[in-house]
Amino acid sequence: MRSQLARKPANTYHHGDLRDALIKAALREAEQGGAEAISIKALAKQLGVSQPAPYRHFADREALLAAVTAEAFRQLSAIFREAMAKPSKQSKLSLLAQAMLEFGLRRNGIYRLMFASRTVSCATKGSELHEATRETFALVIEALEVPAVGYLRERQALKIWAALHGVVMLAEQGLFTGEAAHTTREDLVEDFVNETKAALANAIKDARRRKAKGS
Amino acid sequence: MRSQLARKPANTYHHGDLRDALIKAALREAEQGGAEAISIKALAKQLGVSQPAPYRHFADREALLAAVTAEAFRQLSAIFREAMAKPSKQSKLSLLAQAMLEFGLRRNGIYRLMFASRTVSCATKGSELHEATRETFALVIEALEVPAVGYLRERQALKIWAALHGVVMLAEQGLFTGEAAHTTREDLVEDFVNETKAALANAIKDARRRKAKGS
DNA sequence: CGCGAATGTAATAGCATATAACTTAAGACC
DNA sequence: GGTCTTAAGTTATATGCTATTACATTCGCG
Repeated sequence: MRSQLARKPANTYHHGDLRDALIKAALREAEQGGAEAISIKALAKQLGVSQPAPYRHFADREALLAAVTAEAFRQLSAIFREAMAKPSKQSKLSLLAQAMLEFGLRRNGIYRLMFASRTVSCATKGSELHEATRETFALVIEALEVPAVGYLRERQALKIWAALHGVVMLAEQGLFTGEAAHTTREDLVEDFVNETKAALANAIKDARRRKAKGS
Repeated sequence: MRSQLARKPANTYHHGDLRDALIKAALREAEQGGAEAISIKALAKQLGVSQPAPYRHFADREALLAAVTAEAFRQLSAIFREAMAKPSKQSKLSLLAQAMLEFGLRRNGIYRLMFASRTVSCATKGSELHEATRETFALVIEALEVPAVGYLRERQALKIWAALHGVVMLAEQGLFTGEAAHTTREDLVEDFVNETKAALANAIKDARRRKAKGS
């Protein structure tokens, strides 16, 4: 398929799948340099089309970034799913957390694109990007492996999500390379995971107790 | 002083304090739009100097961003100090945490500049920016109000720092406006603060017990 | 087969970064 | 006080990116 080549075969007027090829190529570019590394002009050249061609598929640079970011979130969701599906002694939450950390560190340009740009906050409800982020967050909730009890589950999901994100950003800023280096990122992540589990266990116990009392 | 006007008095060839004025003006610009809103050309025009003039003070745009970011960290440090100095029933850590959240939300463009760009991670050891970030982190450690016990204090500081950062970023992405809205950002921050306090108290108790046993 | 919509191209406007070569003012030194 | 070095600013210009406009080509459907 053309989209796999991600290059226009010579002598064809129409690329065939330019939109998709642009997103994939942009993701490659962002891998190192983040959003700033994405240049419409450069992408067009790379794909062998004229420089204004991308504008047939994206209104402006922002729109391309949004599409790329959405794709990145979908990839992260896939990674989460894969990590959680892996047979392992570890809990789903641990596996997801480790996957998140690895993703953030190995693909840090992409990560910044996803979490550190204004693009996401500007995503309107119902947009492709908005849906992609919600899907990813839904997996975090799933990883908790507990039934919904009021809003407690969402709350714990938010907490671990925030904490994980914080660790990744700190790691990228090199805050684990100074005197604090005795604590590894993995330690911190595991701490947060364990605290989440403990909080959930407590809350469930409480809920049972209240139920027993009530009946 | 000229730097307070942040504008060149007409008819003067030399601005007098262009470097400082540039940083201040850039901070103002970044307030809303983040790093992307900082344009050397626009700043020069605003300050009434020719467009290449800023290059006498900063090698390139990156260098300006680094200086602006460093200044932002110093401002955050000042805010932390002020918050902690305030006489209050609340703990220093609570006060710092609340100040961080408010800063992140009210000045979100600046916040993104500080935590979400590559600028910080590229800061070389010993640079102005690097020092500024270390100073801010030192205040987080101070807010714990416990003596150093091995690397435990640094570890807890890292954890709360990461968690706070995560909450701010989530808030900016609008993750508190969906179904999860029942949990406020303030709730999460307070949760993290309390967990940190509990962990510290436990660790100190442990240390005392060990000491008593040993003697 | 022919026609409209989708997709691509060429040409161009506009803005930003950055450099080079030149000019002015400030301050040190005698 | 005059000169001389240097920091700081100016004009002119090269380069690169975004985005638009007007035109060309192909696809696919009736």
